[in-house]
Amino acid sequence: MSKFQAPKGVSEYFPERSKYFEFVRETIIDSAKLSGYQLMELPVFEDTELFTRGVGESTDVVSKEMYTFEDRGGRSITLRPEGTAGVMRSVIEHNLDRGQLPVKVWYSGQFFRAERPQAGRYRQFYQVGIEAIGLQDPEIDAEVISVADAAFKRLGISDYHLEITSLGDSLTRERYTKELRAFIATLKLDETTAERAKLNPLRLFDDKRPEIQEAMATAPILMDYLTPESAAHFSRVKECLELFGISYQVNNRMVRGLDYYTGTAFEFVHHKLGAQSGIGGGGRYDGLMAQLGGADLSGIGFGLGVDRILMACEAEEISLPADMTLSLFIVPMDEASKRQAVLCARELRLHGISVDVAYGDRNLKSGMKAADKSGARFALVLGEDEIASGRAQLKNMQTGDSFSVTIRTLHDDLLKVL
RNA sequence: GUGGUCGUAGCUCAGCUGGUAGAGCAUCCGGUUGUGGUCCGGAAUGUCGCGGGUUCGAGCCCCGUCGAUCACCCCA
Repeated sequence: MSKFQAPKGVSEYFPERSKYFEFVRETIIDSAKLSGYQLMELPVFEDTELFTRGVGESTDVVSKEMYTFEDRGGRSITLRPEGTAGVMRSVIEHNLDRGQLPVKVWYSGQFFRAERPQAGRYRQFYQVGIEAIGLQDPEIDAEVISVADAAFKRLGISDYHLEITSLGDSLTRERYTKELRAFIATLKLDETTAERAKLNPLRLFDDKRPEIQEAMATAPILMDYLTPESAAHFSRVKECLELFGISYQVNNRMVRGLDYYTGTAFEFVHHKLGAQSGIGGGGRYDGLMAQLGGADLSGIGFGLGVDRILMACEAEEISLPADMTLSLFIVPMDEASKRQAVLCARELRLHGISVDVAYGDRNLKSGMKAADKSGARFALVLGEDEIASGRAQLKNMQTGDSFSVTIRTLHDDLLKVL
């Protein structure tokens, strides 16, 4: 046992699993790029106030899950618990909101929430997100959803479903919440439940206890309060999803944990992940940018949990490709040939060919074993004879066949067979 | 933050009602001269998560602590 352990609740990826993590992340990013989203590289910490104002003071995320500390200059700093607020801040700060619209960006990286760890829930987790800013078309809502869905499909994930709803504009929400509070006031609730309802009445819809479910069955539904514009927008989003062949279920009791959502909201739920089953979610946030001091632009985006999506792949027993395989493994026989081997490796690498060498004074047999385990496609033994003649046997590790090559021009031969 | 379960070699785990640790896989070496994958033989490896306590004696019991896990809560 080592003296140091990773901090509580962080996920770490190392070989062999890290290559699958990388593949999942890259597949999602690729999906975003295929729709014209461009990279936004952002800090992992921000001014605390960005989150209290952006995400909302009353949310659990802000009120009890943030990693907040004072830096040496006495500023209050917070490790980002989500991505959208930071994107908005950067867009506003660099005047992207006053330039060409829309702004379509993606980001990826670590996020932090001080929660009790659990399978699929970490204090530091990895997310890939996209944001489309400055568009109100319902088609962009469908595009954002489709970017996530396409990523899942390209990974081969199938045991999940999409839930969508419309939360309406802020005015609608206000009116509805009032009604809902009035309804809840008529219920007999225990203290903690009442307290939760006070903070966010929508939460009661999510309560797992049957008696609460029953009581909430007759509660007013937000969908009934939508303005004609919101309702029309929502049905066009749905039409577009149908056009794409993306199935969904409308969940008009969906609860989102961040205050800024308006209009379309959605969530992808996987069926084999236990309690933490959300693999991605997002929605529209039409007032957020103005609230943070930028132009009054609407926006929509999502965050996908890479850790959980990898878990979903594993739960579905999807065999993910190991993208990077070594092309060549060189086995030197002695000190003199080792120098030749490393030189040869360096030159091949300059030609863009991946090469590793059997370091560590191994004998031929263990050197070949190392070559085998490296997964390299070819192996090359270098010894006295080879150095003297300038020729060596290039061995195909899959077929076992080998053929003679000139060491000096190895890259030509390799490029031909790779 | 609350509650349940768990913590033994790199990995997966065994260890009977307390008597100072074992298997499989992986690793390393070898099976006569310079070519891996199978097979066979051999070797190395643990302060039994950490700290206290009970006991003649603790991996097994008690307390604490750290971590994991599952659920609540919340969400990616």
